[in-house]
Amino acid sequence: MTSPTIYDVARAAGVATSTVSRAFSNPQRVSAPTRELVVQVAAELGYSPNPHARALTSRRTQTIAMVVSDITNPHFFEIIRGAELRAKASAHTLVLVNAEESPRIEREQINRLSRSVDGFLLAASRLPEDDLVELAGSHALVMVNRQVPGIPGVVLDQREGCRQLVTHLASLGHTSLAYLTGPRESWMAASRWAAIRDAAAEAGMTAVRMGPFTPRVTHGAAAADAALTTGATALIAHNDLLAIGVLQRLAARSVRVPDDVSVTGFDDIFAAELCTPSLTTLGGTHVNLGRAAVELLLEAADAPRRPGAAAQHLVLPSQLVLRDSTGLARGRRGPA
Amino acid sequence: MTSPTIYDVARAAGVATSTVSRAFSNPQRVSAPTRELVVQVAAELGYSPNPHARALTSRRTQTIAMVVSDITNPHFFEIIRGAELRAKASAHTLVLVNAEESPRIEREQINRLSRSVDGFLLAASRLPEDDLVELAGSHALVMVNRQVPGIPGVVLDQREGCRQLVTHLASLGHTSLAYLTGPRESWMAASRWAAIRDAAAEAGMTAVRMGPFTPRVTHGAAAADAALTTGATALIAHNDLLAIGVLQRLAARSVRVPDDVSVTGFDDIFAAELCTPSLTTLGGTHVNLGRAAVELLLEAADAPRRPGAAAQHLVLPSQLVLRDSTGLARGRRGPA
DNA sequence: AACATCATGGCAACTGCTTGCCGCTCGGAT
DNA sequence: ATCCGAGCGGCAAGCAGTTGCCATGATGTT
Repeated sequence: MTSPTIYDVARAAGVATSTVSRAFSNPQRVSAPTRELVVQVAAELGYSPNPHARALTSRRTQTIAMVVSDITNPHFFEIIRGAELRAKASAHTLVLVNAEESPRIEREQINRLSRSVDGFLLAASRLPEDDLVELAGSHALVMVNRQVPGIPGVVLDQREGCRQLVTHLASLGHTSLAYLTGPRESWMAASRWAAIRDAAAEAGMTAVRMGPFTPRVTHGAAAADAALTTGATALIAHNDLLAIGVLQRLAARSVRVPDDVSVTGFDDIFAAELCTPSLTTLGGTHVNLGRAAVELLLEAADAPRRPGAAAQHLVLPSQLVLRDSTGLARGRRGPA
Repeated sequence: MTSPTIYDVARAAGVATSTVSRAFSNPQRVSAPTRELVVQVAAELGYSPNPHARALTSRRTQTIAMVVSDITNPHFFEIIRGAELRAKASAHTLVLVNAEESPRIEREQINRLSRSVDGFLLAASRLPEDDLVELAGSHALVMVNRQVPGIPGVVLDQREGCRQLVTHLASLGHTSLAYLTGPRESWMAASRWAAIRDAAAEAGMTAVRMGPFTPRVTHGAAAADAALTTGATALIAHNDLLAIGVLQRLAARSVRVPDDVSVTGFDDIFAAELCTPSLTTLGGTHVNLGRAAVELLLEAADAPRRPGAAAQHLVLPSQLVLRDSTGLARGRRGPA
């Protein structure tokens, strides 16, 4: 009934338990013939190592936790999917944690899991930078879509992406834009605004920031209303969900998109190409974000705290997806 | 540096390690004053139990695995979210596994995790029933959106939901429908077809089944083309993704929806209300599916194999969401 | 007063695997 | 012939808890 242990295998193979152990966890430490014998006997007995016993002494759990700030946001799912795929490829288990946009929950869950996992993937973490630095001291950490000095991370290129986005709007004749920003704690929101502002200045556009808004569809109404008061003809929403909510509100208020105002989002979620009008958005291959993040984490866990080596920061390309929600600025229609 | 153990706590509190252990894992086994002392000393020392050491002897891991057949499908997000929420509420950890529509991967991953988790949530499992029954013999199992005799599970009510859906179509004057079915291994697909067929017969409609189709947007084209050959005026796609693909193909072929044909889906994913035309679909609160599934699993893990008690099957209500993709059958327009 | 019962704390064996250290063997260098 | 080191297997002490069993004293019973 109860599953076999290394003792059973050792006895059956006529070797010591340490040999069995090594045959599995440190194969090159054992001669080929012995290893094969052990492996074969183990297979016959249906032995497989107990992960908890293994973790107890070795402190390696083959498990990584992914903490997302809000599991409700479909854009995370691509990241999660990429992470799961990559983790599975390395025989690692992926634990999923939803921080529900709460720094407190985020912190609690990290503490709770700190013994059970090899490291954390923090996606769009809402924790203050100090906390993160402190955590990084005792845990392997990889940030996703947030840059923290000294902590490895992967992000989608915002600077360049935002520049393209703003340039696109400028080329359509827009001269003023409004950025509908996300949560106060969101590093992404700050980073996007900085990039947008700079790009706007460069393109000779005026840029204002409104918000913060909770980046959900339902909060698009408030965002749209606020944006309209600015007179801006180009609205850049913090993400696609908010943008879709904005589109809905504009439609309800009979503001035509893109004839009266242009609207853009971020993330290129699945729904972005289905909504009406379809949404111009700054996307990128989020699957790769997840994948790369796991990769970084596995490296970090292997070579823990190599002191000299700076924390790796990967910047993956974003890409501007042009759809129907952006068009010539008002008054720029027809033959120039 | 290294975190304190029960030994440290025991020494500091002047009690035996067993007392410390019990104070945490079996509080009523220890008198209130002693327990409080231990808890307080533990707090001062920053002690928290090592989950692996705990799991090693007790065989309880406070972890549950959720295996989904295809993480790509947004409809699972909601289920996952519900499960995560409920698991967290009981201080359990949720492990996420993507079976990538492959029974082999599904089986492998279950085996791999069998020692590390208290039980499995199998969402839309593609495993043959025999395998499931066998697994249920050695693991706590809860099926999500699949019914297997003898194994507890939660499903959204298909029979009643499909009846409503078909009745809705009949009331619009449709007399023939086509069901664009999902994967061969999908229990859901079979179950839906059975319910649709019966309801159609009851309503005096003819019903044909086409497929199987992979339930993704990209496969909607083939599904639409196949459906059109049948002459049916009402198309019921296996899920919303497929339905959206069908809508796109129909638009490309200039078939008007709902004027020429009506289209419906299942799941009521976020995109269903955004696509054009918006999609009539059979939804339900998937969050609750996830939540209920975890609940059942926790129960099952608590009272393992109570022999007399039949496996619990929960049937949650589905709900028909009427949108713009269904309308009067061709020739039924205008005043009757 | 004698005895059964119960709540409580401690002892120690046990969970299944890892790993530092030791010692043997054997090939090659001296 | 001697020495050295590499390669390999074994010993045994952990890792951090859990839990069956026992001893003790307090409480209850008749």
